[in-house]
Amino acid sequence: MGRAPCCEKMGLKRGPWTAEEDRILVAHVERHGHSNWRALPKQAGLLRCGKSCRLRWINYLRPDIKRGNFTREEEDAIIHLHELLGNRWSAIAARLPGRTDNEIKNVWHTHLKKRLSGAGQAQAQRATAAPKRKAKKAKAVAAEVSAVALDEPTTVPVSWPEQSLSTTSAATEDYSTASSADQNATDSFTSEEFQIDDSFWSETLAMTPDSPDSGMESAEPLRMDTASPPSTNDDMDFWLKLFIQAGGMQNLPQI
DNA sequence: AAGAGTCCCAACCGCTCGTGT
DNA sequence: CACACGAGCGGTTGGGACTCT
Repeated sequence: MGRAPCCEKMGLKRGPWTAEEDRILVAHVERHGHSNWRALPKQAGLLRCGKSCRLRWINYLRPDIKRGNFTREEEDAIIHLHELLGNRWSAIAARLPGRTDNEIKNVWHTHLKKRLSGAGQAQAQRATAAPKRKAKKAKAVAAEVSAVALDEPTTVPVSWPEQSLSTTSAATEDYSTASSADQNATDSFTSEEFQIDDSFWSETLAMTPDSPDSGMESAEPLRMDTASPPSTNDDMDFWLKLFIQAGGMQNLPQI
């Protein structure tokens, strides 16, 4: 359409945000909301474009963001949701409370994709063996954010089906015992705390290519019978059972 | 200890979509 | 109906952090 770029770069700051900018943005959003991102930087006195402010808020400053390592359960959920939804990161993020599309996208591209591809085993092993860097950074970031945010970050409860927990418990155990340092660093994100509420599952299972609200292309049907299987047959059976119990493709409720 | 290589993530870019006029 | 505009989304990348040799 040939529109002008969102921000005339003249005089607008780019690059990493400073703590002061974060503070200003958080204070402004808390006070006035963010009904108009384009006007927000001016009103708040920030030398940033609205787009940049929006991104910073959504991906970093929002009080309900859950920071820290992705648990094994979350990673599995991403994999399953990606099978259902494809690269619709925002849709996937909507089903993982506290996680952002950007974060999920990053996790997918950095290790989940590798893990799924056959050659990913070694990589995955390394990923579980050496998440120190991530944990360390996450801790620092969490401290920084909590210093900036006016509200305490809220831990969004997420309940995981017991059956799923049982099928992945071994993996979870491996994950959680990777190293004691990691353990310390990820204390606040243990699998016990990672509980998805029931609506998560009903919503997830409601995702169907035929559902008009699902946004699924009909060319990308639910592939329960194709390659790129989950980690185990048990997993596959579990998802298949759930899917069938939910009424298959026909009787799925709309979200 | 230091340099090279690799990984990860925050942020940017450009496109599409939805809405108002 | 056509256009303009803002918001949102997904792909990409620069550079810092970390590991390896």
